[in-house]
Amino acid sequence: MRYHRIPDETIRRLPTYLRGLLFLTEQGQQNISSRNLADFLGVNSWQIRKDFSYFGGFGTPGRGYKIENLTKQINKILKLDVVHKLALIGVGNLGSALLAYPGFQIYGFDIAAAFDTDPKKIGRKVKNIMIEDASNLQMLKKRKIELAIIAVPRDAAQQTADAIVKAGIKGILNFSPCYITVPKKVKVITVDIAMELARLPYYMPAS
Amino acid sequence: MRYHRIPDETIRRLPTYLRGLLFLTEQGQQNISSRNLADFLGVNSWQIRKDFSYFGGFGTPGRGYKIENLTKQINKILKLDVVHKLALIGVGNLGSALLAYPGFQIYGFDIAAAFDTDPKKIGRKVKNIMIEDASNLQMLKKRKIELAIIAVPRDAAQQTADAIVKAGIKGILNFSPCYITVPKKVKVITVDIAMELARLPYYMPAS
DNA sequence: CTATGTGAATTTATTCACAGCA
DNA sequence: TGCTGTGAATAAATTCACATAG
Repeated sequence: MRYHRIPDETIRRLPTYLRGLLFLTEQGQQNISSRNLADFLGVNSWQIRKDFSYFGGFGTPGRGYKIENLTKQINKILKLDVVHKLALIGVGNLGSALLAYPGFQIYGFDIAAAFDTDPKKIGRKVKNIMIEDASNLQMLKKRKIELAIIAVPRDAAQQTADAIVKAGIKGILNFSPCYITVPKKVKVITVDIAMELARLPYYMPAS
Repeated sequence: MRYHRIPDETIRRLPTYLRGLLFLTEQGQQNISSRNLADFLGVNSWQIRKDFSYFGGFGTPGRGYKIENLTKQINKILKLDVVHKLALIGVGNLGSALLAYPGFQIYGFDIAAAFDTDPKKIGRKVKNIMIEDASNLQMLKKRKIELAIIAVPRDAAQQTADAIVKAGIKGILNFSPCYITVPKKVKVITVDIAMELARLPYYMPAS
């Protein structure tokens, strides 16, 4: 293995592989070939092998991969081998759904705090989380929370981002349908639900 | 302009441009240069011009783009120039949030039906939509609904997909965290919320 | 005989640089 | 002069093909 910059696309795919491996572990499976994993995930086997090769390769020729080991390696690469505390900002419809979302746990995420500006919501408990006043976002620093989910209305997104960045947040999953400006060292991933939908009709056959 | 296959990445970006243009229209703006639009969206100006050039270009040298015209052109390319009826399958936490989500409207989407398997939910109305029995999915064909959102638990995703494809669905936005198999002519876009989050720690500086 | 890992070839996408129009 | 549109250059990602290890 020679030095390679890791392609962004490889990093984007690693969680997919992880998702599949966790499922296979659930099923009690212990080993898998790149071919079988690929078929299961709907990707190509050479893509999987190439992706792993950037890290030196995790398998055994002729045998395939040990699922437990592979899982551990990918978790380590993605820094998912520790629990990450999350703050959720905005407990509206989407925010509430995210609070209840069971899928974060398998990657080691723990929603440790929730914030809103609505006085009617502040103080209420949702899924064991007390909703706090969004004007107290600065306390995230004290509580060592470095990841946040923004689920506020579009027009509040930028000011929310500014506040949490000031509070030491290093990574943001942004569900607001807008571009937000942050310092270079802060990573933002935006998921715009309607936008994903918006490119679906393009691929539909004319009817 | 010579013939070019349209890059998938260009199609992926068009909704972003559209989102920005709709916002600018809201603000009362009528014209914009690729430079200004790019800054606003957090992309490069040459990327925007290149993307538009695949369709022949929509601007005027020295002047920029007329927002109204540009919006219309992109809507047409993405086939968003007609209202698309949507079916939502699965009215759990996430599904309910999607029913209430205001963002679909600007792209011309209309959630026209909602389905669930839970007898306690069937018959209830949420946001003016009557929740129907998921065993009646075949009626989507009669109602000319061709797009669906899957928001069911993972283990029900594939059978849901099978049912709606049989009912004539041509495009699926899948929120279930798994790969689903469909005929080639059906387009699936999967949004796995936890997976997006899962690649965030990778980009965080070691602390 | 099976399945990995990886250079090399190919394809795809981004970026540049500038001719040419308003 | 300002800004578009686009070939050409560069960069990045995917796919291939096969040597090699178990």
